[in-house]
Amino acid sequence: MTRPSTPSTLSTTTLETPIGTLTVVASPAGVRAVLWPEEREGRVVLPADTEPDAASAAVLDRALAQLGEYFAGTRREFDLPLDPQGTPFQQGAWQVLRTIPYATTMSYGEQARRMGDVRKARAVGAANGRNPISVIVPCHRVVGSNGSLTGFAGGLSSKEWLLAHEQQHA
Amino acid sequence: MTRPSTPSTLSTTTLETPIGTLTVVASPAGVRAVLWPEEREGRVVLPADTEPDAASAAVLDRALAQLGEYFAGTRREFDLPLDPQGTPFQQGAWQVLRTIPYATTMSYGEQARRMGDVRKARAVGAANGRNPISVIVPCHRVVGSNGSLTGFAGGLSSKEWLLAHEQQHA
DNA sequence: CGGTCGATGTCGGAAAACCGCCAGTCGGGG
DNA sequence: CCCCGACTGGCGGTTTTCCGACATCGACCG
Repeated sequence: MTRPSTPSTLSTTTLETPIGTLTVVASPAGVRAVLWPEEREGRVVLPADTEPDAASAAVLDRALAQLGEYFAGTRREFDLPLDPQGTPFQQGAWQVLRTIPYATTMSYGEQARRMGDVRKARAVGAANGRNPISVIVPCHRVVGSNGSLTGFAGGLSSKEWLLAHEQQHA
Repeated sequence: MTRPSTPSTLSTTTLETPIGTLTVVASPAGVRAVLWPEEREGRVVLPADTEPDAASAAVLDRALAQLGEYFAGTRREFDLPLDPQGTPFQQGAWQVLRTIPYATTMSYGEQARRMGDVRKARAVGAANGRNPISVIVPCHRVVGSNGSLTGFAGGLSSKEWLLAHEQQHA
C-alpha cells in the first residue's frame, strides 16, 4: 500500500561556505534540504522535474541570503518556512532541535526527555542523523551527555567549526 | 517513512438491501467504499472528521439512488465517479472489474491475462478480495476457471444471490 | 578518567507468510 | 473410456514479522 510522495516542483542551488559547498533545496512550501557535499545522494529525492517555479525560487533566495549572514556571523536565528520530509517521530525530533538557542548545546538524552521519554535518546540520535536541513535546523548543537561530539553527518570537524563559530559570535 | 493519507472530508450512510445492510462512503471525488456488515472495520479509514461537505453528500445521494435501482432490478450499470484507495496494481485490477458486463462472469485467470500475465491470477484474487466498493465494482462477477465461486468478502451466499439476481434481470 | 556492559526506541530492508488461482497429473468410480 | 475430485508445484502482489544498525545513557569497575 505504498503511495507516491508529493510530486512538487523543486528549486536547487549550491552555496560556498568555510566548511564546504552546501546544496540547498527548496519546495514551494519551504526549505526542503541543506546538504553536505558527501550526502547529496540518497538523502533527499531530487526529481528531474525542472520547472523554475516562482514560489520555491523565492524561498531559495531567502535561504541563501540568511545562510550567508549566518556564516558571516551577523545572523543568529533563521526566519524561514521549512518543509522537511520524514516520519512523525523524526519531525518531532527536528522540531525540538529548532528550539535550541544559538551558541548553546543540549544532550541527546535531554532532547529525548523533551519528547516524553529519556529512553528515546538513541532513537533521537538516529533521527538527528537524518535531519535533511543542516545548519538551519541545528542538529550540530546536540552532543553526548558527557560533552563529546559523538557524530555528525557533515563530519565532526564541521560540527566543531560550527560550534566554535557560534561561540565566537555569541 | 510512513506518510499519512489524504485528509479529506467523508460522508457516510447505510442502505438496507436483500443481502444485508451496506455501508456507503463517499469523498468529494467519488464513491470511496461500499462495505458489507462484517467488514466495516479496518477496510477503509473513516476519519472522525465530520463536516457535512456538500460535494461528498451529493455523490452519496446519487450512489444510494443507483444502488436502490440496482437491487430493484431496474439498473444494470452504474454511472458514478469512484474514488477507491489502493496500490497501482489493485487499482488496475478494479479497473478491469468495471469492464465486466452485467450478468456475465469472468475467471481470475482471464482477468489476469487482461492485466498482462496469466500468472498474476493469484495476485488478482487477492486484489479483488480488497475491492472496497462492493456491488458497484462487480468483483462478484469473477469466479474460478472451473466455474466455482471460490470466495467473496460478503459471504459466498451473497455472491450467489447477486449473480442470480443479475441473471434474472438480464 | 576510560572502558565494558546492558537496556533502551525507531527505522529500513530482507524474508517469510498469506491469498477469493490455475494447469497438469493421477487414481478411482461409473 | 470418461469424468470428477484430490493433490501438486509454480506463480505475483501485499502484508507482516523480524533483525540489525544507530550521532545514547547510566552504572559499574579498575
